[in-house]
Amino acid sequence: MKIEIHLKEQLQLAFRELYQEEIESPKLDKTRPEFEGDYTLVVFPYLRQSKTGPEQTAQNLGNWILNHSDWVSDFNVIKGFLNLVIADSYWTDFANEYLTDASQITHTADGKDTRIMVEYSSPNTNKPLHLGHIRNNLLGYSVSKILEHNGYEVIKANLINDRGIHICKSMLAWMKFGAGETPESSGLKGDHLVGKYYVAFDKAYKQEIDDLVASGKNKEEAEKQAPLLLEAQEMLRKWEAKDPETIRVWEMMNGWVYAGFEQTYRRMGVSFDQFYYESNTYLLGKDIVNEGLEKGILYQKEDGSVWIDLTSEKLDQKLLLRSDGTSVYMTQDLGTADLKFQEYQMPRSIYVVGNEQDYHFKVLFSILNKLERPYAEGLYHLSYGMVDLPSGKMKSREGTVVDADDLMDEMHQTADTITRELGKIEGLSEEELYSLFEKIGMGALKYFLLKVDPGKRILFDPKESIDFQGNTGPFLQYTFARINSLQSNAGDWSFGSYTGALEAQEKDLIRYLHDLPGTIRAAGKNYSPALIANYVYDLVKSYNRFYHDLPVLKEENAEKRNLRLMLSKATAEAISACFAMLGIPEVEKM
RNA sequence: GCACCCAUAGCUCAGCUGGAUAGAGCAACUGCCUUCUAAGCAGUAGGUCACAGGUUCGAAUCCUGUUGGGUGUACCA
Repeated sequence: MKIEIHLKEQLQLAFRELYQEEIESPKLDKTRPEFEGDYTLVVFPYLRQSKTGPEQTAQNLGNWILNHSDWVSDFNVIKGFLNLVIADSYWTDFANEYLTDASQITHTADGKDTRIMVEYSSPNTNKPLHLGHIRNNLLGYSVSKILEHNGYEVIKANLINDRGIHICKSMLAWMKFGAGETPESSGLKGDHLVGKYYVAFDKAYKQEIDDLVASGKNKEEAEKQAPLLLEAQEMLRKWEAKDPETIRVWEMMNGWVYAGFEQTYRRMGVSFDQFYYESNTYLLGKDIVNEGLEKGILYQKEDGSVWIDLTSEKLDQKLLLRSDGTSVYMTQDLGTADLKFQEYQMPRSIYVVGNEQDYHFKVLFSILNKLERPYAEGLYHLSYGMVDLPSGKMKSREGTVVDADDLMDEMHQTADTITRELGKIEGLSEEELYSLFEKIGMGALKYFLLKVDPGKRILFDPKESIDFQGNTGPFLQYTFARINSLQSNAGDWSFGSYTGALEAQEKDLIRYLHDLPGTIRAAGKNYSPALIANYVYDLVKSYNRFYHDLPVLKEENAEKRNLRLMLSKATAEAISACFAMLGIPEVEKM
């Protein structure tokens, strides 16, 4: 916080007085733990200004700053590194002022008055959610919460892909083979029931292709001529013509899926402020294409199809309207972008979509830029890596997916087993136990997925269960529960202020808490829950050392006892804020 | 073919705009529960940061090339 600004100003002043040189605000590093000090200046870049050797320069700067700043209590020089020691009084002042009410450090005002939309999840309604969707949902939700902690007004949006050929495939299979099966009659969750028919379609379709190939057709022809596919395409046409029976089945089956998704979302702990449905938006965007033609940004081929040429940006030529005048995915996305802006006038808009669509979003944003949309500058594709299995990519049609609901069940079950093994369940009712296992299981899963940098792919091995020890969600939850227990055993206490010396563990903990606002800011700027996850892990490690090495309740010096209780409380509040940003449930006792 | 992304310990990951001897967790091995929750703490061992050049006082980090892996490039969504 302000110490860094202060030190940078001091260093600039020092250069002015010592060397009559103006320098840019210097870069300060945290001093590595094996050296004494809090902040380090590397002096090599400044030798030209100082015109003396590195050690001498560091000595001079150190001496100057020691004489001019009350917050610097000592310094040492090792080679070209100037290590500055910050006085305990700075850290105790910080604790007295900010940690007594830690809500002061759990938010920033970076996004004050700025509205931002985060679109995430955006599922297809023909099959249940899998592990890849879980990553998307957790990322989108977490980024939303991080932005809220940075002061943004966030609109969480979900664009549901509820129409198209894939939906018709499920519908067709259900009509042919379903015998009127419903979620009620089958006992299956609605999205799983529909997914079952999506798989059934694919199986029957493949059989037809095989039969056609056996009768002498080549494979490509067979894929295009299989009767089931033709029927599905016919059904799509009927849907677009609003055929009542088709619409009825479509509404019914989508209804099943929504009920299933709703359950899964609730269990994951994610939510939305606005839903968009492609059945409402798929016709949008055509007038934008016309606008583009008028402005000369797009061009029309002889067959009537409309394209954009982005070869000058190292992108290709891209189709925006088919020769028969119907729209493609890109067309709808143009329309939906306008629609969102009309409704919310948000200057910034985030799309949480996997990196397989990097190209699509480059093109989309480029077009909107050329069309001079006022919101174009604020568009951002939060691209994340796929979740892969050891065997490779998950493929729903081939049954190699890790189902979201199944995985959550397994997490719950593992939490159950481990908790019972540890034998910490006395005095809890079955309901309380259920809720406890759920929190721990979800904590483990969410931390596992969110601690990885969004851009990187995640390898998930279903044979190895997600850990509950070490760098894991339950470890964080456990520390929170410990502090909780400490607080409830503490009796009455109050903290006014503290001015004495600090133990190393106390100071270390305060330094981590001191870093929280900067971390929240960085996580918001980079749209990265991983930064919060890594931070809270380091914080918790520091707290556990503190807790292990120093007595809190048993401390006899009342001032010290109150300080440590206050620091514990502040740590719990910091953890709580990080959990809120990651969507990890708090556990009071475990 | 072209474009984009990735490569760090046996495994899973950190390493901010270049800075000191590259850090955690898991797995392996050692200690620590008659004191506030041992899902914890402390320690040992484990590295040619894919490879080769280059820029720099200094490179896991920046540039170029090579290798290996992934993704995209449809009148699909």
